[in-house]
Amino acid sequence: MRQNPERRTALIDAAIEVLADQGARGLTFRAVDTQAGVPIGTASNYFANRDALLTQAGQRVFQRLDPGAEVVGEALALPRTRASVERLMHEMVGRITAFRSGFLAMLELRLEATRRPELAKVLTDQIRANLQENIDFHLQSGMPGDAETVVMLYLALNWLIVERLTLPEVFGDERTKELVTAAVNQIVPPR
Amino acid sequence: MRQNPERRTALIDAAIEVLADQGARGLTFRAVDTQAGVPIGTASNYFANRDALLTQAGQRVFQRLDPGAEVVGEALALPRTRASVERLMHEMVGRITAFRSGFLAMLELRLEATRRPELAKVLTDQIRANLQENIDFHLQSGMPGDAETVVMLYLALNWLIVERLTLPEVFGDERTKELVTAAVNQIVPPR
DNA sequence: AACTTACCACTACACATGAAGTGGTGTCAA
DNA sequence: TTGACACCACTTCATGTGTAGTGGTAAGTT
Repeated sequence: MRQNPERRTALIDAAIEVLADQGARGLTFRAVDTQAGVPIGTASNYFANRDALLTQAGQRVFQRLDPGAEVVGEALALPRTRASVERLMHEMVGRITAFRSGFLAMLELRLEATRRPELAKVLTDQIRANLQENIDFHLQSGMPGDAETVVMLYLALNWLIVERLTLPEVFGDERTKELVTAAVNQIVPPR
Repeated sequence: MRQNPERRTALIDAAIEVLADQGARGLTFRAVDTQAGVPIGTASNYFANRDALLTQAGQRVFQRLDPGAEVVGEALALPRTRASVERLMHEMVGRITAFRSGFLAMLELRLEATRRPELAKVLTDQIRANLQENIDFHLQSGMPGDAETVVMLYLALNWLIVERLTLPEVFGDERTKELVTAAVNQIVPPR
């Protein structure tokens, strides 16, 4: 169990790529080593077993998905209108879609959580916290819409991203943007 | 490449279970044989390769997810109100959630489609057709809401099911029902 | 300055698992 | 008898884990 924190992080990031590329079953120490460009055996020296790798990858995805402080700052400076909500949602969808491997890895982890109670627990906590943060932020920002609104947007936009990342031909690029807008318009109540 | 159609179907259904249980990488001929309770080598005799198994499993899920004619008939007999839409949505979520392995298998297939263009093509066609059917049915039924409404419900409810099937603790049983209702109320416009 | 200690990168290996594919045998029915 | 299929055995191959071991380096010690 080695210490070097940068290397450790690099390995976890490599694990995320492997998850997205090859699925949960493809996540082996060797695959991580190869992806990270380090000698075989390295990941094995850094993580006790696959479970550790899995759960740490799960936590790391959330860490990397967190919008920076600037984004949050900018958001709070926006006028409290539906148009702002729309803009924020476009930003969010764009940000998550851009971290393709992260989202796909998270889906793989969810599926894997089906077979690993421990992983399920970790992910559940993260998702709950994340959703609550979004709700709190939204309410605090004074934007139109209540907690239920946030949950609905969470549901609709998540599947939109699934569609976008797994079967991009179902909705094209343009249609995706339209749907983000449509979701906001339909779900956020008029003032 | 054997013919016996019942056995073939039984193998494909077994493949769906394997997909849900063990993931796409776990889908091997042997695993299918074991799941189906047939001798090792059987699946290998029925399918040329894993690709064939994968794509046929993908098609089969949709086939099994199709609501029966009675459900459709009943639906058309319902009054054209929001309450009816709600009822239909509850029915749909219930039906899909009940076919747990089918939905999970489909998610696995989506992820696998990321790496297999051929599979992606098959799934894209199926999803498109399925969504279009839903839209047509809805419009034809005279229920409140337009095509966009159907798409929004499709998006929101799909992720709700993901949540339900992969991390059931995030939203409990009760909360899930509430959210179906909330989705319909927020997305289907008042008359 | 030489020595020691601890950590770490890297290598190598022993052991285990699991799968594909093929070829062959038995069985039943036309 | 011939053909189609169920079933089984065996060979071959690929991949991964865990761990032990080697050598290098840097920091602190005497």
